[in-house]
Amino acid sequence: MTDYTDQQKEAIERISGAIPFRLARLNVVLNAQAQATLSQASELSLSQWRIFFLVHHLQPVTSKIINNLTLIDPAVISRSAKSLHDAGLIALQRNSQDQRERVMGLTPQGRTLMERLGPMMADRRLQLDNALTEEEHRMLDSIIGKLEHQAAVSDDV
Amino acid sequence: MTDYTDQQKEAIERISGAIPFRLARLNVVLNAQAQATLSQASELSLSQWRIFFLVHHLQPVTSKIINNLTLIDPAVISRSAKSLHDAGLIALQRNSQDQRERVMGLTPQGRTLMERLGPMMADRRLQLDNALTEEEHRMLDSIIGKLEHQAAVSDDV
DNA sequence: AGATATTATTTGACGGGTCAAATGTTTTCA
DNA sequence: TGAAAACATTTGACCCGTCAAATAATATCT
Repeated sequence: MTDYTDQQKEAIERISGAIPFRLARLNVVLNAQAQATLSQASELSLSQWRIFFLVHHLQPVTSKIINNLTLIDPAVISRSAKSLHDAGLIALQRNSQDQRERVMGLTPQGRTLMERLGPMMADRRLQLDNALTEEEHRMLDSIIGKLEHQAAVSDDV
Repeated sequence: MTDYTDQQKEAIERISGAIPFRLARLNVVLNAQAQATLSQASELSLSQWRIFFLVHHLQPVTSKIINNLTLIDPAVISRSAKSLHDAGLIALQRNSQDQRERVMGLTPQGRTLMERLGPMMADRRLQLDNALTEEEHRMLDSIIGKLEHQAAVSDDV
């Protein structure tokens, strides 16, 4: 194990207390785990999976709705959708009411894949859920809400 | 505003409850805000800033220590260090005890920049801190710890 | 109606991240 | 000691995300 000077130990305390720092690291770990689970059973990248998952739950759905909900960059959504479409997993069609929109939904192939992948990924989320108590869940919800709000508000200045 | 079907509203409830989903979005918002603050006062990218910040607090410090602490990819650390070095902000030298290691520290120029940037970024973190109560802080700490542990443990399987 | 603004999406160019292999150094242990 | 393993870091190739501009459609306003 690496050992630290006393000064470094103090600094580590301070740094580890910083919210953006801790969240960034948590995200690295969560993404790595999701990727690992995912690659055991498919060829999908993490962001492809995210789009695929969202289309599954929200279909019929547009790029805009997904962007509103997740803040995933429209360019990423567009490219993931294209590759998922090329792989035969999702269907893309223009909305006849508003031809600017592309409406997405799962193909039969997509549904088959989701039947295989969905439970695996749901299981992983369940394990995370189970690591927290009911109270912690409620707290986390409100904490994330507050932080998001604070960050978004100060963005507008 | 986009409006949703009842089915979608239900799905949004379910999706929004998922921890990885919420954390990913929170991270997007926090990173965007950090970037915005940063670009007001410097040319540094967010990951350059992170390395710069860590070197400032932990100096003299090696790439390994930063990687252990943050899980930032060694390749990213190496490249950020190189560019910060090229910009005259950090010094790089080999550890005479162990020539594999590169020891990093701020240059006088780096310290000057930190004096300007540090307070701005600290202020931003303080605003986030202030959005939470003492209790929420303690909770968040333990929640992040548990989630990280859960994710890391199941990785080893 | 018709010009102008706004919206949803796509595309291109570029920078940055990721993963695996390479490099140079130190440890381990037969 | 000296061959093999482990280690810290760097490099290269590739992929993915980001930002700005382009495209195409609809809304707005006079």
